[in-house]
Amino acid sequence: MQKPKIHTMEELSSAIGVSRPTLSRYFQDPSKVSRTSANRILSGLEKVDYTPNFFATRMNRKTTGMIGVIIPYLNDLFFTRLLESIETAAMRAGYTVITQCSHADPAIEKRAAETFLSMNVDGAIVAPLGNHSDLQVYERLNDRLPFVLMDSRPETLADVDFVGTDHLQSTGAITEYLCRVGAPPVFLAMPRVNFNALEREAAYIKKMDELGFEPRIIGVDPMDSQDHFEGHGLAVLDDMFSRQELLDASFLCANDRVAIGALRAAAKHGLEPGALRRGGLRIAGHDDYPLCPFMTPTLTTVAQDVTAIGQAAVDHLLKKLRGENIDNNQVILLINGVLKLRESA
Amino acid sequence: MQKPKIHTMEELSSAIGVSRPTLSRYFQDPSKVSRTSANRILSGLEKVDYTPNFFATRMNRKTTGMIGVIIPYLNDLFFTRLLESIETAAMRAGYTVITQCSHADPAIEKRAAETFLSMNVDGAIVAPLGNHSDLQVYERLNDRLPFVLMDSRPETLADVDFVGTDHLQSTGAITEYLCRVGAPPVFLAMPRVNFNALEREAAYIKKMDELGFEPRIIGVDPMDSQDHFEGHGLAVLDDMFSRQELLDASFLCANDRVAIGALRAAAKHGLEPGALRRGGLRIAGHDDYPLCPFMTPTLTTVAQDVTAIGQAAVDHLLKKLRGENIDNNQVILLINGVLKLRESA
DNA sequence: AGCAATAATTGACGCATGTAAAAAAACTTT
DNA sequence: AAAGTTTTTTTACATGCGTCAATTATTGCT
Repeated sequence: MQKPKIHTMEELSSAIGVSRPTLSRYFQDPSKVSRTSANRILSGLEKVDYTPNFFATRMNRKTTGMIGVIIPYLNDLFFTRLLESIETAAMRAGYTVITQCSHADPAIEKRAAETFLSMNVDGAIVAPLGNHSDLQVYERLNDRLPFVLMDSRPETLADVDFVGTDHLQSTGAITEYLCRVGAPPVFLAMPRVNFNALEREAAYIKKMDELGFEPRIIGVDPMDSQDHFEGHGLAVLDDMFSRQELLDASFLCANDRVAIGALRAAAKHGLEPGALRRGGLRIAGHDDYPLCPFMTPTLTTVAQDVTAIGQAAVDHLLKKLRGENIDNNQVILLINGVLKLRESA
Repeated sequence: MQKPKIHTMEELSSAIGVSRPTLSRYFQDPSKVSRTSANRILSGLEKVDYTPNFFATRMNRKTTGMIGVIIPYLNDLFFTRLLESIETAAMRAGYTVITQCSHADPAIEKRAAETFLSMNVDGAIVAPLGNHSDLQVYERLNDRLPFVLMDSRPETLADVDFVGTDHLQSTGAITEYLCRVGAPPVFLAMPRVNFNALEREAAYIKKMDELGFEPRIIGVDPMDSQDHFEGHGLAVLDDMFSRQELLDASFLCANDRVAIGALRAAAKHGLEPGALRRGGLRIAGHDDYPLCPFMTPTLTTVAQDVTAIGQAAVDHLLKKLRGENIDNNQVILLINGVLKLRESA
């Protein structure tokens, strides 16, 4: 507090009697300076208040040590967990993460990408907005930077690396489980906000075909475009149950947030979904949203391995920015989901 | 894509035939340049690929147009909503928000604060970590920058401005409601991770005293220190119900996430909390977590006005950094909570 | 003590922009 | 068309630090 504020390395240099280039090297990596100088600098820093200017350092370094991350929503625990695992992995590797949230707006997403470019971030990881995103933004980033797409994948981008869940496996696994233990499930879709929505639908249909069941999908048209997920699930099933339809069906919801809305619809109509009530109403989700174990009934789902996805995204990005990708083929890392059997199905 | 990449303003200047200082002024504010030059620059930019270097611009401007925000958790929808409202308010005012999450680690919080200082952000808004934070970090920020503390308030900081919910009012209101409509509530505390935990406890006790009821607080010692909230609520009440205690009590939970755990404990023991069952078990929360309307039963709570808090924090910060705070007295903005009566109490 | 090896300092230049003052050019106005 | 006003260009310097080459100081070793 009372320590005198020092603004430049120059001042610091004359204040503690160590040359500026030495200071510069010290702040980049203390081990690049001799033991004695390091100690002299350390004890000097205790007497004054100085931090190297963030912009000046970053501007001149060839590498900024920053990686940019864009996610579409902040109000979704799936993305925040993903973000957390990325931050942890990046921090461990000595990188700083700059996060931008596109708030589901392609214009903001585009601007965020431009910001990353103008900041010379060392690499970028993006969870795409979905149908509305401008794919050129990803192509542009991919051209200019080590770049990894995450979570949801636009099929048409042939050169962009991707890390995410293997939805064919995950959705397949839960579909298979539901078919095995009870009535074949109806798929309660989510609004098609991203590419996963369609991928999960497709995976469901494929597995149903495989098992010889008739697929059926409801809730494709959002009833309430305001509320993407919980509200959507609630509205669709509330409507259904009010018409006394599908009262004892099995539902596979496109994600857990939709499933939470579905659970609410069931409760509203006095229905008690559950695995134990053979033949009765069942509701399952996808993702393993953190609140699943606390719902009533607890929600059966397939977990996406968020930690693994985040870690893999960072690992792969670092490999790229170190130039370790041997060939230039597109890399697609798909990570398996894990069934979480609970009460609801 | 195919447009030639231009790296410096100098190059751009000779490429489109406009002097560099004019370009500089254009990029800071297009209106500071004549109509004709603006058009010439615009059409020039369509032919090439150029963005001003983020660091170089920021380094030289007296004002960076950035405000720093630190929040303790990302995996909490309360904070993400707060963050969203701050970002919206800041964006509207033309500021860029840099977010850092301290991951409940005082060392990370401190480093984030230092980063903001070294970036010359125009101001900072921080939601404190809680008991473990280093208060000197806030004092330091407050000394060096326009600074506002948000959400939870360390009492000992006499000079730091604050924006948050009036817990005396909000907790008082729900306590009063619970007393009025049924049995006086027991307070199910949350782990004392931040100052709000204690403030709500105190507000509960005060209101109970006022109404002539005996306050009772449970769950102060975290049973499971891993899981702060839902798991805590579940563990405490599960334990309680297993011993056949408090089976028909009213519970006021320190926040909604604890309440969600409490709901789960009730369901696990076959109990159905509800406002309609007079004299029976009731559970209420605090915050209006977005999932409250989707719980079973839907969760009665007091809403914190997140939008108002975020907006007020930004407004006040902008006022400070424009030098509009007339006197230097500490400003404390307290915003009222609003009762959300639902099924659970 | 003397020599080689290692580390630190000095001085100079570069980075991509902001900014200010003076000169030149482009418009307005009468 | 001349005078006056606004805008742009020119020129030069500033920002805070990275980086390099050459020089000097320090260290370890025999």
